Amino acid sequence: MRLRKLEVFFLKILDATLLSNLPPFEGIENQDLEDLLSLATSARHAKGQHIFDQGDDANAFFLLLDGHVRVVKITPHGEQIIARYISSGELFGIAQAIGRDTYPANAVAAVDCVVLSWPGTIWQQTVQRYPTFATNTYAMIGSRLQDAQDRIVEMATERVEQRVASALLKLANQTGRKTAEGILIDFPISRQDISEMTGTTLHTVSRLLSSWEQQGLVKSGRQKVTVTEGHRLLMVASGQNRD
Amino acid sequence: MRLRKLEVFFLKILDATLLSNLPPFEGIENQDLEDLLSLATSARHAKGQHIFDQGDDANAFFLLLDGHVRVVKITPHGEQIIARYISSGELFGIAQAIGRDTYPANAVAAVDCVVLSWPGTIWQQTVQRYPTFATNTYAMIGSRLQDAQDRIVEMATERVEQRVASALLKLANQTGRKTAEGILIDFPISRQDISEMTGTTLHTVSRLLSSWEQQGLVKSGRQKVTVTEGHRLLMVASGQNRD
DNA sequence: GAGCGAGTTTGCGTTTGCGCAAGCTTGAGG
DNA sequence: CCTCAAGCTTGCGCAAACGCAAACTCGCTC
Repeated sequence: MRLRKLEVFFLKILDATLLSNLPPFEGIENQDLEDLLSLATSARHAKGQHIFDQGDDANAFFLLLDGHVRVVKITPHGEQIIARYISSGELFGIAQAIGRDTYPANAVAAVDCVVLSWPGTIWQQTVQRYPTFATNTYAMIGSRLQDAQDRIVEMATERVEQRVASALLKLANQTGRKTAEGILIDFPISRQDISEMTGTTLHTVSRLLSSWEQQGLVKSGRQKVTVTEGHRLLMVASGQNRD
Repeated sequence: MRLRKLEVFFLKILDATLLSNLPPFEGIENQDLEDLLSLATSARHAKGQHIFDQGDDANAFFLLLDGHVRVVKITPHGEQIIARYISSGELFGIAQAIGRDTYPANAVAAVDCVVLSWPGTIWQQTVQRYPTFATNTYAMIGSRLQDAQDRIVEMATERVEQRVASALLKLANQTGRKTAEGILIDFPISRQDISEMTGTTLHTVSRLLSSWEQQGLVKSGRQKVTVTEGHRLLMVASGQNRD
């Protein structure tokens, strides 16, 4: 059961059509994609496995073909902060692009994953040879910078309640799957995970979810959250629910 | 008095040597620098003047020749957050580089400034023509992404006291000037500014500075902070000052 | 050199959210 | 089907930091 999704992938032939529809590779010729693909290695990572760790030599960059990857920073005191979730089709671990030679965070498979990787050494020649790839990639880094700045503003100005609501909405939009009850976040996520995304404690998240469940905004269970009333949750996120 | 620094600059001839020592332009031929310079416009901005505003069409990118620029984000509720300070020699407002067509923040002259600007339209051709410029620039964006991520971690895990101490140390390192009493932050900075960098209130910053002044870690006055005991302040920043 | 206003200090009450502790639930694996 | 540990809930007390208010101080301008 756990492996079904993976098997589907290994029945597929790894060919150019696999990449051609993904944003980073938009606008690149099929022949070039074949060439790129011939340099890549594919790998499966079981849920929980570390694809790379903070501080490791950055000798590869990655494309997530299937699954979800959690990007986690560790503080000197051992606390964890979730920097972002990677969805399928996204590049990650592109330390080369930003002039680093070690990875700045851990990448952990949130579910079983299929990942392509390229040797870091080909980064330079790749961006030079495919300008659209370079443009796409740098635009993506730009939007991650944006995200990060927005999150700083959020952390600086909003209360925990609002931040948790925003985080759930973002996840629901990004990776939500429509169900009978609402929008289900499509991978296992614990109270602890949510607290590490929002800079709070699992206790506070638990309390908030309980209270929202009573009010009918969400349904949640063990490592599972469904947003049932997005608009009302949005009001919480924007602070319009105060008396 | 206020204009003395500026005048020095306008006595200088704008020539390639002006750029050649700045990190973004490292490794570019003198002739190429002359060409670049011929496309640039120079301007003075008085203290407090807005060089561009959040949401404006991004039709230029900038190089700070002299002075200090504050990059400020405004929230929907009207609160301000200082994203960073730009020191002389740094590029800023490079929305093009990250695929944006409006500026994501305000840029305000923290003191009288001298600024070069180029039309945004030449960004693409510039990065293509000068690969080292592209590399330098993207490495810089990468380090800003890093900074932002680090700040998120800081906001999520550290108390106000630690964040304020870190912010002061960062400013002192970045733009500090050695004086008889210690390291003076080299531009006017108010309690309010510091609070907008650290996600707190001017009251709390004032209380912290008062207490640190009593303990001899800093000296501070109206829009002025001198770090006198960097190592002890560093202990505060890392949380080692608790009983 | 007098007056003004921006910037700063400080006290006090209040709120938010944390820390700790104890008990409960659930689902995966044997 | 049973077990058990990982994940979740909840109560209680407490500390950090905010919000508000009032007073003060310094440096700039006229």
